[in-house]
Amino acid sequence: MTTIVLRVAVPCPLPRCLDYLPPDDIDIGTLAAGQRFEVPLGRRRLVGVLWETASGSDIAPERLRKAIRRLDEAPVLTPDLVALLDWAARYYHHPIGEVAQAALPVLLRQGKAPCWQPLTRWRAVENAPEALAELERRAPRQAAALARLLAHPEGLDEAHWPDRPEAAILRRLEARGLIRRESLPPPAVLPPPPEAPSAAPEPTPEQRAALHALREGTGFRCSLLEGVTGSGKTEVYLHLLEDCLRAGRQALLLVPEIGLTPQLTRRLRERLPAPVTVIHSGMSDRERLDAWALAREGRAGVVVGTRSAVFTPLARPGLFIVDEEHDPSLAQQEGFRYSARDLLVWRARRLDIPVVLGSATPSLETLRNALEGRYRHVRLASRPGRARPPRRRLLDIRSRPLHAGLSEPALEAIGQTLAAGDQALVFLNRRGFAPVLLCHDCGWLAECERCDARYTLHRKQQRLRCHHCESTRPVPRQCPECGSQALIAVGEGTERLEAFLAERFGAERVVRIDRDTAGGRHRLERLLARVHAGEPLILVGTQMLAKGHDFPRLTRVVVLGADQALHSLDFRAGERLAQRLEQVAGRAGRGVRPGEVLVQTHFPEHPLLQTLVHEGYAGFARRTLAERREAGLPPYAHLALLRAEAPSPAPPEAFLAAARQCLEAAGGEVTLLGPAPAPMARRQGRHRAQLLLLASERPALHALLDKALPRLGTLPHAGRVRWSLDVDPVELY
DNA sequence: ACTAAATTTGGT
DNA sequence: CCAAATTTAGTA
Repeated sequence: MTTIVLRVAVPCPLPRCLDYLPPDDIDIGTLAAGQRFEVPLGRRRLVGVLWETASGSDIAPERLRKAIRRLDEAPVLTPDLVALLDWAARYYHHPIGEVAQAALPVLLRQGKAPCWQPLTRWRAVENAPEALAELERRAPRQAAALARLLAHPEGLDEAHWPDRPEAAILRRLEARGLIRRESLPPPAVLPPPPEAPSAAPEPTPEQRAALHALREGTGFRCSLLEGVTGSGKTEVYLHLLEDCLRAGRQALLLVPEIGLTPQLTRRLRERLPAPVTVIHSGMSDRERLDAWALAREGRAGVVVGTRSAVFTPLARPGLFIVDEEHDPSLAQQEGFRYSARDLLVWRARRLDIPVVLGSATPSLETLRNALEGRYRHVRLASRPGRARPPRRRLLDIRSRPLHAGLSEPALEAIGQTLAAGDQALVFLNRRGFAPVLLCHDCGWLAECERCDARYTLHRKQQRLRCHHCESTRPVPRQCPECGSQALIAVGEGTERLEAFLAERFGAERVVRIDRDTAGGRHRLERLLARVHAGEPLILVGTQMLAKGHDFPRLTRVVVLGADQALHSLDFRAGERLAQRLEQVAGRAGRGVRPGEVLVQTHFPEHPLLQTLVHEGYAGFARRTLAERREAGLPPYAHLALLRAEAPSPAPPEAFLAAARQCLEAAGGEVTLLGPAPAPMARRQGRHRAQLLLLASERPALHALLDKALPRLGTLPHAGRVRWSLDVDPVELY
């Protein structure tokens, strides 16, 4: 007679599941993959996930240990997720237990119950109005909250008071006996009634054609929605989401990290006839678990989230969308490295439901799939209404005088824009005042001790900051080498731009938006509100400004610092630059007034810039694809990157040299490049090296990795380095 | 990842 | 020569 054994994915860097005997009291018939079990490992107890059951084990019976207890009846990983993660662990060559772990909310990893907490609604008690006047003198903030509640006699959900300080105020009012809380029933599982009116506006003819193409057929299909900025991709998503909800199904919408603007969420909530649940990095573990549980039970109609939301279980999945599918933040860059976009497409195929990848600047991988017919290719080429695409011009700044990096023609254009009552945007992807501080007398440079990088001067904070690690220093008064006081700040950052423009056009006309001024959700919202008010302004900012925002009064964009990417070693630098330029350009001319984009450059003849100006991103992307095919680079080749780092420079190189030998011995049609120092060889005090694997056929790459990876851990220097593998790396450094 | 066992290092 | 520090092996 055979015994049932549990194959459990335990959260450890082990290549496979471990076998356990079921707990005594368990009904074998109720075992299901995706349930959590508490299991012993060595002298520890861990929370693992049941991957499968088997009759018998390769492990000697006396060595099998018994699982301690089962934590779930209903699996926390639905069958499609178990299948997805099983595939992902093999594809990304990452330990299955860590992969399973990455797919679970933190509280579930800790063994907490997979349940949501009821929402709280606050309501003022009857005699509250009398207490208001008194409260206004003693506790004005409590009074304001109470006044707001009095204006809503039906009560307000706690969700309308999202930030913590206000939660504390509500608790204090409750303690005074002035307000009461009620628990709300959870959102209904039901589809919206068919007779509920749709709030959707009539689509433009082009949007209608796109919708027709996207809706056609049943079951799995992957579509690229290539829509120029401002063409109304979100509008198309909204129609598809409404279809899905009215069919009684749920949808998942993945967005890039910074794309999670309150604007998008508001628009979804206003338009859609079902609850919209958001998952983002600002939420507490409890809030994330609540969102997760509502999705699993089918109570969330639409789930909007960043890359880790790809693992959200859905009771009745009907549609997947990835917005800004080209965005690098959809790729997890540490630990279990994965592409949320690629995983979502796999999951859609498995569930046999449609998936839409949307972008104005599609990644070359996705574009190739669309052009070769593996994906549907749906285009939105124009902006609705009277909005026209912005004009693009290169501004040759060779031998022109520059002021804080800005040429006279650019400054004139900005001045004209303000005079016309419009807004201008100056884009520079470098925050701080100046990227270099040096001694005019001896040439000393302020350099980070832990990285191969210069400190950036932040003048307002009076600090030197390294943008590659957390280190900061006070600004030296004099040169530490020669004592000279002639320290000069060289180059421009957004802070210097802001200072210069404020001097030239008036401080009240300049708004800077970057991580230093908009750190935290609320500061960003406040700044954006000023822009939306529509007064004539100059916006100065980093790529934070490039994504998703809609500024109707913005008619002119000046791009600085584009030349840097033109001579980069990374073969994807051009693609990145083109995407950034196009996205920034897309902020201009979204209202009725036409927009213009000026790109300052010392290389006006450069083919990338020429193509971009004359043929747009679409032309650039198609040309670049041809070049990549010629050069045998992705998407026509497949990459994996083996990285190693250690406190001293020798071990990573030695480990990778040994790894190279090991890979060569395993044979196969794979080109090995390296080991070589990483582009930034020292970062946060650690020396880094890398070995690139390049194959024209994916199976050859994976066969090699399958064969050689298990041996890498036993290599002589493996213990002296931290090493990791990145399949389909996005960043080559 | 964590832990315990095995091996090297280092001080007296 | 023994204790501490560091490396290695195993987890079911």
